Amino acid sequence: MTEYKREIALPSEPAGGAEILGFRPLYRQVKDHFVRRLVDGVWAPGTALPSEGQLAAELGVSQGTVRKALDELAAENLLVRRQGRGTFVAEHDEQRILFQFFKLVPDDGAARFPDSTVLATESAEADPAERQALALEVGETVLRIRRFRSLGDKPVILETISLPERRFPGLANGPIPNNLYSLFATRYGVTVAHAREKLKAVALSPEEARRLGTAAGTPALLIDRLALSLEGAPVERRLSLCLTEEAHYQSDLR
Amino acid sequence: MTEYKREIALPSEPAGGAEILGFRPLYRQVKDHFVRRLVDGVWAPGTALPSEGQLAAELGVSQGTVRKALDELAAENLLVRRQGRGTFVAEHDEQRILFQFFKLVPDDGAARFPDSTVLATESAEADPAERQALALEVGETVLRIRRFRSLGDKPVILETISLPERRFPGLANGPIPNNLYSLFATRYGVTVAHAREKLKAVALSPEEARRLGTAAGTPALLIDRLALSLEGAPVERRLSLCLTEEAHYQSDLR
DNA sequence: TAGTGGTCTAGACCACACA
DNA sequence: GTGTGGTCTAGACCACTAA
Repeated sequence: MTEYKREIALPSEPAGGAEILGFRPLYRQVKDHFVRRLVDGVWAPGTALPSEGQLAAELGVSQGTVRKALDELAAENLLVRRQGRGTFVAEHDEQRILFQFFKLVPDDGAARFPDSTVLATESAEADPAERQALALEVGETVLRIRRFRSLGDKPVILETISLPERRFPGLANGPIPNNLYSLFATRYGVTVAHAREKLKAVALSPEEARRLGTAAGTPALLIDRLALSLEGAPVERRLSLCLTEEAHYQSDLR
Repeated sequence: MTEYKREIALPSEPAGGAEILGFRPLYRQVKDHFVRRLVDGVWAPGTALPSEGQLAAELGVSQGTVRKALDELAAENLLVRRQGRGTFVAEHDEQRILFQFFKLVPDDGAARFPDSTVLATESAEADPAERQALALEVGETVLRIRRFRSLGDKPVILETISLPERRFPGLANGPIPNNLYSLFATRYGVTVAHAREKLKAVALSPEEARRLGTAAGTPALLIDRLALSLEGAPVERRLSLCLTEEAHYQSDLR
């Protein structure tokens, strides 16, 4: 193991790949290998990884190289490292979602996980916007979930979720849980790794206003979210209309 | 240098500090020391730092420890590292602002740095909201700048900037540049390191609508930004009203 | 060719959690 | 006490940049 520019022996590392892609450091290969294990469900959410030393021995690299790969995955919120305890696969529990994916917080008080009430679900052919967002072919179907969500008593969010039916067969058969991403992970092995949101200010239609218990024309925050899997594939599109009289969208620029 | 739990010899590192604050690793002390140099302007924006080896020798620590400190500062966008060239202090050029602080992008095309037209400036006693945001005492004054900004031809942002006059004396005497943060850095030695934004959807007042060339009641995105310095002190409060018919606020959740 | 940051290794020791 | 991640070191070599 004195050779520097090399590839570790793994099925996902075709020889010569480094030549095509340019220089690819060892810790990155190790990292990609670990991502593969996450994608394939070899390492399931909540479980503990082998120790750094074990992983290093297994792959034939130094502990420092394993460490760098694990550190990056932890920085991406895919793993959680706890000194003295071990390294764990991140779960989509409410705490993580609140921290990572839910940016609408009450003007006073702290962030809370909102309750959900499903209004309707339907299966339909994807419209052009859905096809574009979810990278679907013409004719493919989506499952649409329409629900409102409340912080405290008041409904503050009205959202329409579009899911590629091919990826989530039979999802509408059972009840729709409040925490969808957790369901994606446990039932379909799909991990939502990150998301892209586009925000606009819009006026509520009469129907939307009625659902949210307010007046038509009220300004609302429209959040167009595209959730991406570990592999970077689009998994969910979510249009959320949010009332912002007593809450705001928090964004930290670092 | 075999002792582990220790403090490097620096004026900013009072002996016993580690006891009060709990364990504080060496690389963190080194990092804080570097931040001090940035705050004090010893390392000015755009300049090159000494090499890792030089810094390590100077501080009496290993190169790896210096490296870890520099890596974290680079991750926070305070430094820029370039292989083969060196490590540089980040500047507030338009590219960085666009990337780090300006999240309103056209629905088509890519992000652009918007032009600005100053409508008015005034010096006044801080109102309660300004005092709260900027941590000012009763009676302290702020400089308010009101301007609109355009992407292409159309005015899309109407914003009111509040600055603590004590920190930026004489700012209103000269012309107000488009890129304020660059001015803060070069003329006042104040680096805006990050910012917190709170977004709401609101309806435009008749006056606001007139300024933006649209109808009263039009929904707009209200961005309430608080910019923080390297030390974490509030430096600027900015209220921006944004038209989002042809643009959106982009937020990436990782 | 010289100098810089980037990677990799091996080994020691520290802080922390848990049984 | 044992095992985990976290820190620190020293040294070698690689990749990149510019003179």
